Amino acid sequence: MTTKAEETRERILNAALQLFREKGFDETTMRDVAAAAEMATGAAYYYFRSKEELVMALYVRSTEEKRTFLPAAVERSKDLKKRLRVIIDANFEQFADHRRLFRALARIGMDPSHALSPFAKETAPMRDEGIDYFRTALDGTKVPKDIAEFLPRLLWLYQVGLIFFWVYDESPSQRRTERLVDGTLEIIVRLIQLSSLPLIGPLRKRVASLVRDVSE
Amino acid sequence: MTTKAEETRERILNAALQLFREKGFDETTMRDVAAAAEMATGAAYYYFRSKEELVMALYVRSTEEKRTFLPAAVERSKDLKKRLRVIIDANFEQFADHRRLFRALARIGMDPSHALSPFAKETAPMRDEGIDYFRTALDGTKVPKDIAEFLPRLLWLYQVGLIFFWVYDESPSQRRTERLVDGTLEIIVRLIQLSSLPLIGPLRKRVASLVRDVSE
DNA sequence: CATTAGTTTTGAACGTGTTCAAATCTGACG
DNA sequence: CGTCAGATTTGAACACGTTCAAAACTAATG
Repeated sequence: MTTKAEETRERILNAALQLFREKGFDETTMRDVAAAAEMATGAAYYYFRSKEELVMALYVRSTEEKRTFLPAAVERSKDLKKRLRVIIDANFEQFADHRRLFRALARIGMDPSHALSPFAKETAPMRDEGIDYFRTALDGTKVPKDIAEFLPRLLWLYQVGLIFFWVYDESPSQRRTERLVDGTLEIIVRLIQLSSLPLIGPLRKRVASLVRDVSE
Repeated sequence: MTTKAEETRERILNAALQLFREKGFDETTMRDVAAAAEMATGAAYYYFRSKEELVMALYVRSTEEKRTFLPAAVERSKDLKKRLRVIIDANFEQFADHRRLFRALARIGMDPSHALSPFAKETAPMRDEGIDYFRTALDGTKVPKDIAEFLPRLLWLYQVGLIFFWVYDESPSQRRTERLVDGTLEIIVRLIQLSSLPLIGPLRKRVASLVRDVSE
């Protein structure tokens, strides 16, 4: 509420993130974090409901940061592939320093009933924001009506998958992820372009109804 | 080693699985398990390195069970779609009673460095066995050379994805998973059949080199 | 200034997964 | 039978995430 409380929260978060980077998530205890922020253990829990929530706070932080530059960066090019690339790279760049840390979130990752999952109702605002970037990226690209409604969500899902892959990618400089992005992006863009061809109609309709059925 | 030890191990495992089903994974403590198996807490750790390993033991059990019927069941039909269906359904049927329990494994799920992950080197034998079912399922189907080498692995990966989806699918009787399997299987089989067409050559080559690049 | 309601901070205590040194058991060998 | 090495079992102890009742602080009100 007050700036004082905000500052304390920040102090804890910064102490935590530094420790996480230095020692790793599992190796850092909440007692360490509280001590580094010069307070009692319990105080940290006054500001963060759990240890994992500290990581989530980083995620929130970067979501806010994206808002300041990503929309403009997407508009900069008219080429769909480049636009998608910009969105995807933004994540990797923002999280680069904390890649190993994100494994802590990945543990939760898939469970939609966990408040910190990208699929949880609690994270819906951030999710919607992420989906919207893809929606605007598709602006100006010819996309058949029946898949247009859910294509942004599908691309967002694809991006979540990429992040998971990246988190566990131990190849030097995460080269494998780079190759994966290069390759899949090319294929995806090509498929989107092909999807307007009449020949592809039946297959496209099948995909469309599949997505509808599965989303309920 | 001895049968005596085997029996004790089984006793602990059965006690654990019953408790897991009755109360859930998180709600069951190792003290509960040991008590139900009529031994001291530490004893359980003599036979299982961790609580999660109890769930893994169930996974191992069902892998062994699959060996007894799945190969024959796959051969029963010549139709690729039916064959894949048999493999996929085998998992769901075996785990049906323990679906919620598998969330405990799903937490580990993605981390290849975790011994219990489907991607870990420790689980390589089970993984290879799973991949082999798909290899034999493809026997008799026309598949271009360049994708034949990794198609079984890709299908196995697809199946792992389905299991994750299923684990978190709370729709009645997991209908959404059912629809997902129906739809994706149809599309996959169709794509495999199309993949031999000369028109598809370039796209296929692109996919092939992507998979090769990413696998390193 | 004194009172009071709210916010923040404290640190002991709790529950649980896991470890470990010591105790007990088992069976092979002289 | 007695001894000894190894396998098994014990239960206390540890570490760490988390909770919570009580203490300390803050600021608005009379």
